[in-house]
Amino acid sequence: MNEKPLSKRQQEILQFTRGYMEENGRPPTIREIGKAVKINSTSVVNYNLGKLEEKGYLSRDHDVSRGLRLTDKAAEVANGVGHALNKAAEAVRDVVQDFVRVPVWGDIGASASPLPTFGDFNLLARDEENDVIVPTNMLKGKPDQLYALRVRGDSMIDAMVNDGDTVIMQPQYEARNGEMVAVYLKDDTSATLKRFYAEDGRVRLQPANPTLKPIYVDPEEVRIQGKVVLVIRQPN
Amino acid sequence: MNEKPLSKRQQEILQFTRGYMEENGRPPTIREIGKAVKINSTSVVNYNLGKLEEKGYLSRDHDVSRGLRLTDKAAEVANGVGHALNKAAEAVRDVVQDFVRVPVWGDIGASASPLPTFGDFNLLARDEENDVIVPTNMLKGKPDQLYALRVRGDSMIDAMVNDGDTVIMQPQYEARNGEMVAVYLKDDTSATLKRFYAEDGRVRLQPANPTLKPIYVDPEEVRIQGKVVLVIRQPN
DNA sequence: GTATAACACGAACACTTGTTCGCTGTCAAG
DNA sequence: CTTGACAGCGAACAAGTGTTCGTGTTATAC
Repeated sequence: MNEKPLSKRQQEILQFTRGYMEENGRPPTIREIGKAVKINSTSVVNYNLGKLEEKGYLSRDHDVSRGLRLTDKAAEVANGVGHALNKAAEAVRDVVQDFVRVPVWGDIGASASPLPTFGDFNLLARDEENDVIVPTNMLKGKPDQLYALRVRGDSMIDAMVNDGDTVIMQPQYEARNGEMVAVYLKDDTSATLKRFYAEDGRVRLQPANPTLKPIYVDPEEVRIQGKVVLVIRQPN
Repeated sequence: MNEKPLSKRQQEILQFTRGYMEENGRPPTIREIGKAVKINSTSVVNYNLGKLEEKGYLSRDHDVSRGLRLTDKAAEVANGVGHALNKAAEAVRDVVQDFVRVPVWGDIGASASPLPTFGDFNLLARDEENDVIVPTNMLKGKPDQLYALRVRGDSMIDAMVNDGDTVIMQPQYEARNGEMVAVYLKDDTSATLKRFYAEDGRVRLQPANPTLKPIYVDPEEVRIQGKVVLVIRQPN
């Protein structure tokens, strides 16, 4: 389209505006522009800005202070990440809130390492690539305190947990009745997963498999290490 | 030099201000900041901006509109947070593309409805709010053919599946050796989950619990209905 | 010569925006 | 228990800023 060229005044306004924005980190006011290009009247500046808007060199947010924006056509001021990128990042940020990355601590099973405590947790060497990603709505507990364990061996079948399953845990040293927890018994060096019940001065540890009988132990013989938050099995 | 940390509000103000400037090409007003961080009074915003100025995170041109400037120190804070966020968001964005919504078909267990076939599947009345959201890397199979079942009762404990678990299935009418499948036996009206092995003209159905014995049936007595892709348990 | 558009002006006004004031509540230190 | 720092509030006010109005001058088209 054939369009009218900028007047000398209009060129001056654009150049001043660009420089002012680079130097001050904000657009100029109508009065500042007028002062710079020697227009005494705010309405003349307003008129010229209107013309520049018409011609596509800038856009205006009305009824706000310093509401000028230079368009691409006017050589967009580089100011960090572009608008579209910011929008994309914002959209993803919303989604991030709904998923949790859970670090894999190691294995659980007959010959596994000890489960972590609060102190250990901060030392967790994080290989994020191995994280288990889980929707938040599958989880109860504090997302920043969760860790995952891979099950090795058949030692946990009474807990209805198979070799190869993934167990997501939260560190916890006391249990409410009915909660499934990881416990060490007496001098055992491997943890077991059972439902915890405190009864008549003793602890009942109930296997997840309802056909198996519970075991009863003194409270001092039980060391609770964490609560089971989720179990995941990929059988094929 | 030992200095007081930023309050949560002050961090919010900085983060908001930086984002606003990137998006709008100008600093926010006192009132815009207040609205964003839920401070009702311009004097409280003014007070906090004064504190941020004292601590060196921003400077203010007084008696002009939008007179805020973020300093390098603020940029360091924002860049650190922004950078980490962007990296996390980018990493999760790669993964988020790989999430699957799996519709819940119904229940599985002793008195449950029949499992779906291919034909049934298209008739599935979809309440997306009940969908199970699962990372694709947890799944094998065709994401658009998956359905979820809630386990009711203890009839599946030989499959190491508890009452309350969620099982994600894919329709399938033949099985490879070792695959865990849902099968109907003879005239049974409820499905069972077992590992399938074709051996010497007969079928061995192996419980997931390795301590239990398999059953052997004629191939004609077995009707395979689907393959187990994932089992999810939320014990607490 | 006339009509119209572009460009310019001062002034007033409306609205936005920053600053100040007096007050209240919480919390930590002495 | 008292005091001071911190953080919050609503309201009023001062100043900044954008918009509108009525008017004038110059350039261009017919």
